[in-house]
Amino acid sequence: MRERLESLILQTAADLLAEAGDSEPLAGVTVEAPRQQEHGDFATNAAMVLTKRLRKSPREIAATLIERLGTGDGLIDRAEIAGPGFVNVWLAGGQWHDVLDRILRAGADFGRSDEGKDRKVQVEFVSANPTGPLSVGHGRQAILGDCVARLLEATGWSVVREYYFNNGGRQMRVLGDSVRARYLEQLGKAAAPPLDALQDAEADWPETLDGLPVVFPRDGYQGDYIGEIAAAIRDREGEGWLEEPGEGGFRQEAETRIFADIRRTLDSIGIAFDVYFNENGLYDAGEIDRVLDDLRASGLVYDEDGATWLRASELGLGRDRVIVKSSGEPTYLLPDIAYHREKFGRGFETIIDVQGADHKDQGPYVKAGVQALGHDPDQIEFLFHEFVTLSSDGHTVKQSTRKATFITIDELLADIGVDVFRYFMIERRAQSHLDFDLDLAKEKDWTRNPAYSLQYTHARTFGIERQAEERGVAMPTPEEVDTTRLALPEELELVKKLGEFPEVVSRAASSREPHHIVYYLREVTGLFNPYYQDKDRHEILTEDEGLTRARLGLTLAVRSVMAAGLRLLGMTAPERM
RNA sequence: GCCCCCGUAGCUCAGUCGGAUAGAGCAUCGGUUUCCUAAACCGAGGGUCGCAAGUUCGAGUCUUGCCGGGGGCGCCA
Repeated sequence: MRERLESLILQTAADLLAEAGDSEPLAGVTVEAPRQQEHGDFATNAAMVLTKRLRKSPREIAATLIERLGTGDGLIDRAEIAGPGFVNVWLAGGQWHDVLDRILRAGADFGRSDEGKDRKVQVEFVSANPTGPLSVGHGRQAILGDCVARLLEATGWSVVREYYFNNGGRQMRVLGDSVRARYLEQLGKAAAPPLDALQDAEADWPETLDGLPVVFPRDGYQGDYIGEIAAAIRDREGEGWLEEPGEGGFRQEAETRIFADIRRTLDSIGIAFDVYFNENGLYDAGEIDRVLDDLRASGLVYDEDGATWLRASELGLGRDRVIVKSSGEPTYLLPDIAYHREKFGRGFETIIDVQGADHKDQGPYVKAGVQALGHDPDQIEFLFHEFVTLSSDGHTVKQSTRKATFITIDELLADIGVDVFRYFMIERRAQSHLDFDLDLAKEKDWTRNPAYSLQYTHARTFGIERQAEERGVAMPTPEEVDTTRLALPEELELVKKLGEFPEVVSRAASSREPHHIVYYLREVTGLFNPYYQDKDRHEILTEDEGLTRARLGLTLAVRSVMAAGLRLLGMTAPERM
C-alpha cells in the first residue's frame, strides 16, 4: 500500500517536472509514515524537494500535487498541505482493513519476502580458534551473525553460515604446551608456576621449584579447562604420555575437546553452522602458493628484508604489509586473502564477515588482496561490532583469554537462559559498546525485563485464546474476520504498526541491523498491551460475535508479527509464561 | 602522531533517505485491580542531542575543527 501511494506520488511529481521541461530524474522525494498521528498516514516532502527546480513556492507546488493526486483510485481519503510544504495524506479507511486481511492470510509468512531472489550470501562469524571456551564477547558476535543470517533468510537470500578456524600455528602450540605442563604437574613431574609470576609479565619466572622443573609456558593458557583436559589425558594414559610432545597428542586432544565444547555452546544458543572451514585446507590444496604466485603476477608484491610484502600503499592504504615472513611462514593476511578468493569461487554474491572492533583496520587489506586478484572488493562486507564490557558492582571486569578471567557464555546461560542472553546481545546496534551488567544478569527477578515483556505479549494472545475457548468462542479463520468492524483509532493504529513489519524486516536485513527488530517489537507491545488493558473501551470478547471475531483476528495478527519477530531474533515465542 | 567507532533524559540506549512538537526501557514520584493473566496500564517530573563553526527551505542526522571515552596502528592472529 505504501508502495502504491509512493509510486503514485513519484509519478505525479515526475509529471510536474516533465511539464516544466525538466528531464533530469527525480531524487530525494520520500513518502513515509510521520511521527505525529495528526500528520496523516503518510507524508511526502515532494513539494519542498521540487521548489528549486520548478521555481515555485513549496505550498504552491503542494496544492498542485494534491489536486493531481485526487483520490488516487480510491487509495486516498484526503490530503493536506502542512508546515513548510509537507503533503499529508490520509488513506481511505478500507485500506487498513485490507492490511489486516493480508496479515491474517499470510500468517507465519507475514514479513517474509523474496527480494533476495535466492542469491547466495555467506555470513562468516565467531571463527574463534579452538583455544578455549567461548566468551561473552564471542557471544555478541555469534548472536549478531546469526540474526543477520536469519534476516537474510527471511528476505529470500540463500544463506550459508560459516565458521573459519585455524588449528595450527603458534597459538595452538602454546595450547598444547599448556596442557602438557598441567599433565606433568598432575603427575608430580613438574611444578606449577606461582600465581604472581603468571599474572605479572614483569615478574621473575622460576626455572625450577622444589626440585621440579617449571614447564608451563610463560604465555600459556591459564584457564581451569586446561587442567581438566590434562586430567582426562592422565586418567586415560597414566604416565604413558610423559614423552609426548605438546605439539602432538596434547594439542590434538585439546583441540578436539575444546571444539566439542564450542559446538555444544553454539548449539545451546540456537546456532548451527553450515560450514566449518579449516585454514589448513587452503595449504593442503596449494591455494596459498597459488595466491602468492597470482599476487606476484599482479605486480603488487615485492621482497624486502627477506620477507614478502603486499604493496597495499599503492592501493591507497596506510602502509605495506608482510604476507610471508622471513622465516618463510605466511602471516595471517595471506591465507585470509586466499580464503576470500575461495569464497568467491563458491559463487557468493555477497560475503559478510562479522568481526570484532579489533579487526577493523585489517578489512581493507583483505579487500586490497582480492582486488589484486581480480575480484570485486565491494562484494565483501565487514560487519564490525564493538566490545562487550562486563561490569559488576559498578566496576568493569577485566577480561583476558589467556588469563582466563573472562566470563563464558556457558556461565552466563546458567544464570539467565538463552532468550534473555540473545535479547541482550542483540538489543544494541553493533557499533555501540555493550555494557553488560553481570549483577543485573544474575538477578533472578526478571519481571522488568524487556526480553520477557516481548515474549509475554506473544503469550498473552494465547491467554486471550484460552479465555475465548472457555466461553466457547473459537479463534476465527481469516475468512471469518470482518476487518471493517475494527473502527477504533487505537485499533487502526495497531493495524498500521503491524503493517510496517515487512518494511522493518527489509530494512533490518539490508542494513544488517537486527536491533531494529527489537525496537519494532517493543512498539507493537507498547500498542497492544494498552489496547488489551483498556477494557472500558474495548473488551476483546464481547457479546457481538462479529466484533469479537474481528478483535480476535487483530489478536492473531499481533501473534503472527510477534512470533515472526521473535523468531528473527532466535528467541522462543511461548504460549504461556 | 595517524586511522576507525562512540558521545542523545538520572542510568542503559533507539532515532529510517536531512523533515514538522527528539523517543523507549529502567529508575524516581503519583494513581489504577469485584476485570479477557497486575509479568499490566494511566499520569508526572526529567534534554544546551559533547562543544564550536559551516552546508540549506530545514541538522540529533551531512562537512570541518576541538574535547571526552573505546579500539587499532607487529615479519601476532
